[in-house]
Amino acid sequence: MSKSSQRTASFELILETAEQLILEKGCRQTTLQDIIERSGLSKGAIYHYVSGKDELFGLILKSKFEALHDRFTSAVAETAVGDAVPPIKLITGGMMDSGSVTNKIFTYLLGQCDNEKIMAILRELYQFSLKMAIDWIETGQKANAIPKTVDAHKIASLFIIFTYGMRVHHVIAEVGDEGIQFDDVFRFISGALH
Amino acid sequence: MSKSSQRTASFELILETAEQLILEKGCRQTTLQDIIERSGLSKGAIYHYVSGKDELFGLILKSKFEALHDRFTSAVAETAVGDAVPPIKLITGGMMDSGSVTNKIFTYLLGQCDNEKIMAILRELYQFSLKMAIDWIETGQKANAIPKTVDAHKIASLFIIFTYGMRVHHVIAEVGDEGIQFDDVFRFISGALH
Amino acid sequence: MSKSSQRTASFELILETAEQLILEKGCRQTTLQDIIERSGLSKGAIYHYVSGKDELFGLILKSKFEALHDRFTSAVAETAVGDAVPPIKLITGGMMDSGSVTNKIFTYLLGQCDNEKIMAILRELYQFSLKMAIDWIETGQKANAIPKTVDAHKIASLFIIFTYGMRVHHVIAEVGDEGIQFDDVFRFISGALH
Amino acid sequence: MSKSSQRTASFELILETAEQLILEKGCRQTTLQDIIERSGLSKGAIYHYVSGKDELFGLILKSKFEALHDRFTSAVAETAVGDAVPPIKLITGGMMDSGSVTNKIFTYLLGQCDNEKIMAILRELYQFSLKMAIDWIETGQKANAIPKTVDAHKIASLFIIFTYGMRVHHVIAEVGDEGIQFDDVFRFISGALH
DNA sequence: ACCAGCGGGACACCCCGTTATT
DNA sequence: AATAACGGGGTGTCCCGCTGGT
Repeated sequence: MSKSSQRTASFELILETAEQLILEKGCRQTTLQDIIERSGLSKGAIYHYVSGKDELFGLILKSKFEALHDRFTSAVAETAVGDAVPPIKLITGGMMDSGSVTNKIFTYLLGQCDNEKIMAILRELYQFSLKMAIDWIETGQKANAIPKTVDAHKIASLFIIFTYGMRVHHVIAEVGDEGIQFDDVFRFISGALH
Repeated sequence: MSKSSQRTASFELILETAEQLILEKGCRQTTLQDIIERSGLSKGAIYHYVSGKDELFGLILKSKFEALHDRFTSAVAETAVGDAVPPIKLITGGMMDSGSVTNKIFTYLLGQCDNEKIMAILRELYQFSLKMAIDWIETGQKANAIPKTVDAHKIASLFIIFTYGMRVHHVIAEVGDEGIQFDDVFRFISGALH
Repeated sequence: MSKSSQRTASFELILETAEQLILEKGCRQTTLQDIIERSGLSKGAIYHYVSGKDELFGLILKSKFEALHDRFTSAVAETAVGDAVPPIKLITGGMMDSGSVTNKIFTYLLGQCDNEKIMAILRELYQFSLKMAIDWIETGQKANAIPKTVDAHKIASLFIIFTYGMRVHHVIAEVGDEGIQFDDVFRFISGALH
Repeated sequence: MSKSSQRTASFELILETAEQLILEKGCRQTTLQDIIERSGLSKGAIYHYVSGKDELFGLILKSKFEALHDRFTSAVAETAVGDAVPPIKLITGGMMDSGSVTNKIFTYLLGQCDNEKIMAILRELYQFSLKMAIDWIETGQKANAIPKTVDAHKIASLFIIFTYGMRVHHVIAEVGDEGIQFDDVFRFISGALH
């Protein structure tokens, strides 16, 4: 756990129940009433922990990102010199498959782009991902796996943007669209690195 | 106008009013009541033309795409042989700056990904964009501006995905983030074409 | 056909479509929109013939009663002297089984008892049924099948009231309630006739 | 009060306001808006207590029946041996005159016979009335006021059906129809008891 | 601190009936 | 005769603040 420790059982219950419901019915269709009924808690209890539905969803998204970050850090540490594949696989993989909940929430919050509080969360997540990507590229450069000529910051940006695109595409294309495979993406990014 | 001609004045008014309001307050904050008040029409009148708020927004998005398509087709026709720049500029440009309304609606609808009707619209738009991109690449290949070795379909897919990413990034980064410029994108894509 | 001739094809179509829909989804759930969609006609067409949904339903009910009356008249005419059974069977039977549409509409209109136009239809139907019952009793008295001491008007009233009760009971008890059989009703009424 | 005690003041207010309005304008014409305006409560408050207009009306009807039941039980207990008149008078009377609200709601709900929830209420009320009638007949039999040969269950059924008929007749005939008097009904039922 | 229920207001959707038009 | 455009009102649902209890 990165930070945000000290979560009570009730708070955890709220988060898990919400996540479960999002998976089943989607973000918008998940109402506070649903969460109340399934968790057995009261309305007041939820509002004691979060300031509303949107923030609740934002919090779930954040926790997912933190988990991803932990896994990423471990992967980088354990990776043999010169092997850049595992981290990138983790990043892209983490965005494509785990997808479901993360993606559902991400796209849902994107729709609230006029709500400053929501945007703050999304921006924070952006900075967070960006930093992860830069770390990874610079690590690769130190290990001579990535040419030192590439601008780590710029490529990281492009990479994150592309990742966003993958999320969206995943939502729209849904199952059965074999148009794009992981290999294509990998080649595309590898090309961009040189 | 591509198709869907014969729109009555009232219908146009609804569309325009909605667009205006979206620009001012965002999709979610724009209520039917707002549209009613500003347009001077009644609730019944609106539901006479569209089946709900989401469809209304979808229709606006669609009309924007159709307009873009028209402009694209003209650009391709008028372009001198071998010059692939104008169309690509139009496409990427059309997605980045006009942005605002289109982007707001796009991300808003993305948040309703559990609603099949909405997804149908989004998917239709995807096919539509994809076709445009393929057309453009194949035209470029015929004019020897793009190597014949590239897989038009695959590159078009990647391109669209990247475009999605740009949309999302645009929403999140908002003004003042100079991380990524048009030139970077252009170089990125050009690189991918070889 | 008693009266109300000169029905156009469109009018008949409206009536039939409505009846069909009532059978499928009930009176309240049947909307004008449903009728419009299934019949292929427009809203204006319907309002050209009837003054609203309630009157439309009233008209269907009325036509059913007229058909019943025709059958009743024939039955009385064909009945051998002294045999009072067929008519009564027809009347009670006609109210219990045919039920479905007639009953659905009857109970539905009953709920609009604050609408004078609806009440007028219902009252007309009442007078109509009452007359039928009186005719039948007097015919029976002339044939010495029913004692001349009974007050035809009073008994007819009671009979109609009882019929109403049967309608309601039929709606509430629905299938599978064997509490009351046709024989019980018959004995009850026969008893009242003496 | 039989059960369902502990009603809050707000809930009582809703019930009473609704009853008042039904009396004034009829069931269908009584809108939630009316109830909101007159009671001073909000829509949220109403939906906090009941799940909709129909259930609200059903609840009023139910409370009336419970009150009637209480009065009936008292009347039976206080009745001198062999005197079967007061209870029957109470029952028939309770259905004919108090009528208004009870009747309006009853016929209104009858019109929703395609709604299972409504039918459940109506069926419950039917069982409830039936039991009351059976109790009364059996009490009468024990006191030798009613012959022991009559089938209490069957007669009770017929009686309830007849009561339904009276309700309907009351709605349709309305004031001024002297066709049927209380005495006629009483004689009719008494006859059936022998 | 944590919880529970009451209550408020806003919104989307639906549906009936009317008017203008052809 | 028939259609399409339009107006307006009603219902159900939802998010959330508030108050009092533990």
